[in-house]
Amino acid sequence: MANNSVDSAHNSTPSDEVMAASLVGSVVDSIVDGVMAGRYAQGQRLIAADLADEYGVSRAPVREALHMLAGEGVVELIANRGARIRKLSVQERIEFLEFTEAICVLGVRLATGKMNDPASVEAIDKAFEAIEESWNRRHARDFVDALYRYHIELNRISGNQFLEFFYKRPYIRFYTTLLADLAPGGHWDQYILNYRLIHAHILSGDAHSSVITFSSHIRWVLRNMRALGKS
Amino acid sequence: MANNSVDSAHNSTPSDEVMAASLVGSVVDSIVDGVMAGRYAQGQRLIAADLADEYGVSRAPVREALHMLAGEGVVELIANRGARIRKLSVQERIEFLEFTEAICVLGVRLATGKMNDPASVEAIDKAFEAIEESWNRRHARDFVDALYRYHIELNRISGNQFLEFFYKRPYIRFYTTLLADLAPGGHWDQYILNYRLIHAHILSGDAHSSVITFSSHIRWVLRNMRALGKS
DNA sequence: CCAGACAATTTTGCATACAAAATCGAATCA
DNA sequence: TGATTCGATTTTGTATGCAAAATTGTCTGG
Repeated sequence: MANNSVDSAHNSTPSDEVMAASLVGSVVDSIVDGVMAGRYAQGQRLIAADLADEYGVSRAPVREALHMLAGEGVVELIANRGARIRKLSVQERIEFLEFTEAICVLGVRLATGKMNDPASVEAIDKAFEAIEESWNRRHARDFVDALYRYHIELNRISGNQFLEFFYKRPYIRFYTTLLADLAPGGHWDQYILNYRLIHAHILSGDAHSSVITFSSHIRWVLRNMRALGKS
Repeated sequence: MANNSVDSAHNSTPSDEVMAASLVGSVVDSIVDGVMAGRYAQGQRLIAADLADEYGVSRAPVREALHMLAGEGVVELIANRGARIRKLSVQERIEFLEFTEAICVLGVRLATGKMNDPASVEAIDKAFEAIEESWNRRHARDFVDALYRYHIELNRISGNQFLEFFYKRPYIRFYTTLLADLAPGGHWDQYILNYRLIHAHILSGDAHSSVITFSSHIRWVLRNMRALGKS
């Protein structure tokens, strides 16, 4: 019975592989989009039948999508009580940032070492421009999103598949989105200054100073968040 | 419609919440156990109907379980072609270890800072004894499992929910198990010496030296794995 | 007016049914 | 022999049905 042939390298999230064709995939996408766009609130209950009607499918693929998202950590499944959008307290968001710092540092370090490749420089410059652009508009969610994409790019450049794999996952996107409520806060100017510095260090190709700069930025953000959390 | 009450702190993986009662939960558990125990090979195809028969349930909960595990990264779902146990090449396992180092370093750092609490010392000492015990038996899988549990314990002590949450996820457990094939290799003696050193540094309460010791251990493991991968 | 019990309704969890797609295997042809 | 086609079989993906659990709303007694 066991069939062991496995084709080749997949650089996609596990979910991506099911996305293309199936209804499950489209429901997963829709729900994730809905969460990102703020259409579903944290802690909101998701009723399978409602979603099924909304997307014009039966409950079976909806339930499968919800289980997939539960595996991802975007929704929370409670026995006999269905699915809810996962809810993160301020404290949890702080811990999440502390946690993602650890991962991003690796991306910063590895990507900095690849700045001798002009294509990488161009890609990361482009991602940085998006940061500047959203900063000009002072749009918190877009700003955090641009920062997120900047790190996606770093992780891609790093060449470590897991960095990419992990950072693209829906629950990371979801949790990251939640940071928009806290992160830039009233510190727009310092925020962009920090990132200009980080970006310059990355371009310089000096991995050590990149990591230092990035880490101290995150620690500054964490201090701000903790202060906000207390008030 | 939106009902926002969410109870309290869950320190469990998302899957745990569905585990207790439901069939989906028991199927998820069985599959994960099967993978850990080596009953399912990497890349092996999982046929929903077979699993359903095996566990005496219908295909519906089996499919939901497979989607959940796909979300967690343990299985791979391909449209119209079902589920397979995810397969990692040696290169991918190397990148995975490089990636998890980043996470574990945070755990090591934070937990070291909590060694003034006798309960933490006791807990981590106990976890370390399990490492020594499995080392005495020279049982690669148990050894890697004990190391895994040691870091679980560090992450718990660290107090960062995400460290704990993330590190306990099935796919980490899954990948960690895969390392058993490579990691200890012919280096049993050096391996335990390294961990004795790491453990001592952690107990000392000096976070900086703990991190350095741990990182250089991982780099040593990575060198070994790269050498093995080439031969 | 509020707390608690209870019945009606909603919602979940699981099983089953069936069409479409993929897989397997035998027969065919070069 | 080895590759290829084509039909039979397996397997997937989705819809539907139904019992059990949870939720909601109403009524009752204090």
